[in-house]
Amino acid sequence: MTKRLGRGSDSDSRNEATGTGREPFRDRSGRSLQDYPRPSVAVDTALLTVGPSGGDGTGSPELLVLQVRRPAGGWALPGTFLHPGERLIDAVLRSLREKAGVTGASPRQLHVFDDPDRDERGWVLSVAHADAMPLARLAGAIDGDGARSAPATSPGSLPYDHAEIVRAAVRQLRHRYASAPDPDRFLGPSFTLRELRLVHEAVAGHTLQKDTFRRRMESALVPTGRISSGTRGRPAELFRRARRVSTPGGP
Amino acid sequence: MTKRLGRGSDSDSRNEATGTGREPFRDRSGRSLQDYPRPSVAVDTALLTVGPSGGDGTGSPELLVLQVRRPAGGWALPGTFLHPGERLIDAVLRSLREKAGVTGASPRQLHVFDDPDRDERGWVLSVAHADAMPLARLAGAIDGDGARSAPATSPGSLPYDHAEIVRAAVRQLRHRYASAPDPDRFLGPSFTLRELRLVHEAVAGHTLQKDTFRRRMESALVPTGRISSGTRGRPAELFRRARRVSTPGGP
DNA sequence: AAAATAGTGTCTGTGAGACACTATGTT
DNA sequence: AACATAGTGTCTCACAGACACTATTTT
Repeated sequence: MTKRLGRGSDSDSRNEATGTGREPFRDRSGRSLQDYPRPSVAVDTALLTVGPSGGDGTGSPELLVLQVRRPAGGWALPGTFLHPGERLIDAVLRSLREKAGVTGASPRQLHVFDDPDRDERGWVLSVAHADAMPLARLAGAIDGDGARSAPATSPGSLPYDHAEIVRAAVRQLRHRYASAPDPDRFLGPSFTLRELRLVHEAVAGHTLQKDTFRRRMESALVPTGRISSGTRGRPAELFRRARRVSTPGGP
Repeated sequence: MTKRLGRGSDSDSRNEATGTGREPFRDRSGRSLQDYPRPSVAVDTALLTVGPSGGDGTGSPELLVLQVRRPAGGWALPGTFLHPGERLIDAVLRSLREKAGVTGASPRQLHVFDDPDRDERGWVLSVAHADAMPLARLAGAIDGDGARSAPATSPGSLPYDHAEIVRAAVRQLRHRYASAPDPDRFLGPSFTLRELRLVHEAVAGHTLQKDTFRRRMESALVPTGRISSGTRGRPAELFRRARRVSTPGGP
């Protein structure tokens, strides 16, 4: 193996992406950065929520993913191209606002899809994002005909890597819900342990034992004095999320 | 809040980044994708390893990160610009090969850094990557003067977001080492439990109890019949990593 | 002999999982 | 009364953490 240290021997004399030179970048042929082909960069977002399963609204809550109608027909995750000078997160917020009327999201990056042939229109990288919010904040959009929610575990036919994005978003959501009570606030400020458990079952994709679940969550909950009413069976105490679970030295 | 469903009202009529139209993309002003400004895309990689601490080589192993010399002076993580039609992972492999003579890495994406002002040379996104490999595979590069290894928890002065990349890489490595014996093969095919523990201590950044560590790792190890020799104290049995820990239904 | 390392026995505490039981409301 | 739900008691199992002890080699 030939050792090649320091400056590379091809026309790319760059040493790190963050850039350090105050001087305008020129390679040995005198061309600047602007003379090389660059990819378009897009963002796509899997926005998850929980809502009643099926069309009847009777069953247990279910994990759903927001989809928007494509001009070409069919459905896809909301996305857009990154505009000049724009942050990725702002492009995501813009796509959610303009395509689905959704505001106030806090999307997180998932993965960059970079197959040069993944988009027929040209060289397009896509930075996948994920977020979750209560169904009520999507209801306005879904009532129209430009957006819908579909079961996240069987999202129907999605183009290209969108199904993979949804899977990664679900995986991340499950990881977050494994250690905290409803961190994405699908429920309001106070709730019974049954309501909390049904939400966590929707996220986990399977049922949870009520006694184990209660004992695991109780340390992260604060009892309000109040009692639920209007339901079948014995009324239950209402809880709210604890301010902060003390994790000294945590990230 | 104004509901805006379906097609957005600005010039960006794109509905998802993956692209579905067979027709060349044109917006309402008739411009194609090629007419919009696009960012340069770079990759930067934190390549971690474990090696003797300090210059003397006497102490316990320590977590190290590969750095390359910058033309402007100082040190940085290896990186390069993404070439047309190239995959991100291939750009990473190319930068490691040309800047540090390292081959055979399996980098994973960490995060996209997207501050429009992070690089004085222009609009540059950087996709941070991380990987780890045994020190022996870096030794050739580090022997030269174009590359060095530095303690990963105090990597010296690194430009821009490189320190953040190293922190994220260390976090990811610790998470992986918490559940498996030396998954990145810093050690050879067989090793004593002491050697394994010292490597895991280097990754974790603190000492581990030998009895607890042994009992936790034993289920993922297979005893070879052989016994270590040439060390102080009682010789120890040599183990190798188990083929696969059975995790039925796992990802 | 002293030091260094390998390997094991044992106790304690925590927490998940499972089963069963009591308590209190609605229909 | 029947049913649905809330909440708790209790047992078992697994495992981490900690301490102590024995075993075997080098120096």
